[in-house]
Amino acid sequence: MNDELRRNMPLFPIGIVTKLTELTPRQIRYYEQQGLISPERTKGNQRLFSFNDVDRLLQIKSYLEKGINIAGIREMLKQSQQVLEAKQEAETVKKELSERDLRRMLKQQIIHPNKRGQIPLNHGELSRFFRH
DNA sequence: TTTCTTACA
DNA sequence: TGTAAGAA
Repeated sequence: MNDELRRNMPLFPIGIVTKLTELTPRQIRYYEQQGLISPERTKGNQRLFSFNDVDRLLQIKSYLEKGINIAGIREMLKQSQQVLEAKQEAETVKKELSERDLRRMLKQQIIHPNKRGQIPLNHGELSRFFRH
């Protein structure tokens, strides 16, 4: 969960990226202009690319070699991004459901505490709550 | 030295 | 997309 943060860290100047991807600076700048990548900038206005940027450039390169145009690639990236957003949304929903279950169980404890003051949960409820 | 922007015999 | 020029 911390990996994404690292993968998005602005790390390499364009010179390194040209060696990593075998793309020319001209091509890389053009792809940025076309909205395919959005590298950060230093205070001196120099581009800094992240691991994700490099990966994306490699994807762009392979798509181009397969004959897909810029517009097509823009759509591909757009869709793959939507897939990621959908997955994140699914995770969010799961967590919200878990919290709702927790509130329900705590409410049960308050309304129907047992003699020993233990949380009235059985094994099934616990495993269901802590799953994931 | 490297990178940036802009322009095009 | 390549390349040149001038600035940072």
